[in-house]
Amino acid sequence: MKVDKETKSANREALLSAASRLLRERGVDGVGVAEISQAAGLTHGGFYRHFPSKEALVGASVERTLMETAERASGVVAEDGLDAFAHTYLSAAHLKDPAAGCALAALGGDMARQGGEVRAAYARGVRAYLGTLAPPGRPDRADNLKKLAALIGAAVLARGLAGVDDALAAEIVSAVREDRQAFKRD
Amino acid sequence: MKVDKETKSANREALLSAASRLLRERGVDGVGVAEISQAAGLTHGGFYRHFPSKEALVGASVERTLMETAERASGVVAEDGLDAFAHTYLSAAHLKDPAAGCALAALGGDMARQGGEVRAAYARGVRAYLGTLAPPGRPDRADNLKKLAALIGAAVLARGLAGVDDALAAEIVSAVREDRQAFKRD
DNA sequence: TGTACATCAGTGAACGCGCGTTCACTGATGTAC
DNA sequence: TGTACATCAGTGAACGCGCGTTCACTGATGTAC
Repeated sequence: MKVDKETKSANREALLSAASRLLRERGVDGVGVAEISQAAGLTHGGFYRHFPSKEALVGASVERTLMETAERASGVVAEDGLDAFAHTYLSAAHLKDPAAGCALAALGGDMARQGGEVRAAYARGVRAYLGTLAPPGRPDRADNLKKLAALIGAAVLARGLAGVDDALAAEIVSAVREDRQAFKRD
Repeated sequence: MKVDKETKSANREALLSAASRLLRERGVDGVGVAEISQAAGLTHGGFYRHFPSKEALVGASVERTLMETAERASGVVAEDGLDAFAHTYLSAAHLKDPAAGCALAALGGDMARQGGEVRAAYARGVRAYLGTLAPPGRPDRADNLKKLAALIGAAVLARGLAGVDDALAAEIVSAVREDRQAFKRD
């Protein structure tokens, strides 16, 4: 049965929210339309009243997730600096819960294999993300880009090693995180 | 029909070699047993005379691929230093051809979602890889781990942005690659 | 404001398809004598 | 060295399953009068 406009809008948000978490947790190929719809309280049939395809949802979800996390990250950086952000980024809490964390680390590897629509949405998200954490034009732009690349690389490695070589994961994390030379300034 | 021992052994190598390329190109969920078998010159039925499951193949392939690339990388570093390695790692040739490149960048994101068997094999490969590029015990170990993390993060980002924001991809690459402070020493 | 009705969000069965895996079978291999 | 035969690598059909997507249908919504 038809639902009112607010309900429809809330359902769309629920789909995006469920997709955001599930995609980061399982990867693009690891989660299906039916499961995302169910997590949002719909059946898979209803899904197609909101998005023309899974690809469209993935694009919209990735872009929005990056925008949201960029905003959150930006707050941390503004308040406590990039050093504090690095610490949070490589915290056990973040590494253990990819579903709620940075989409660049969780989905970056998948993005190289997606179609144009998803890639374009991803690029917009990355620009927003890097735009707030390493603002273009600033003299420290390149330096910050390098730090962010190290954070992402370390998170990817640490998550892959979690549970099978925690000592090595910890060593990588502390090499990237606790380097005073790299993360002290600002 | 049965084949002789050398043929069997060659077929196993062909499976591992095909898997190595296809997995890096498409990801673990993006390629199937049938396609890998076909690329190796077998039908999917024959596959199971070599590996008990897809998971077993993925584990063996990832571990071997990391060992091989570690050896190659080690040669570059020994001859020209980590600075030269970084340059090669972030070259257009490497970024454009994940199927022949570093498995950490191509498959790192997938590894966090694999089962224990694959993760354990992955961890052995990573230890070998990092063992040659950032030998444990050396005073520059942490420094080198950080550089490698930055290389991997930059490669993941640049590949995701390729074709949709090449300018940003290039900026990230040059921020990580051409930083004389970070990569000049040795 | 009240009514008649076109719209359309959501349901759930069904579609074709590719997945990982199994299995009966074939016939060359390699061993036992 | 020659022969008889058990082994087993590889084939291709078949399995159950889940995927993304479509579709006929339902009935509440919201608009036209």
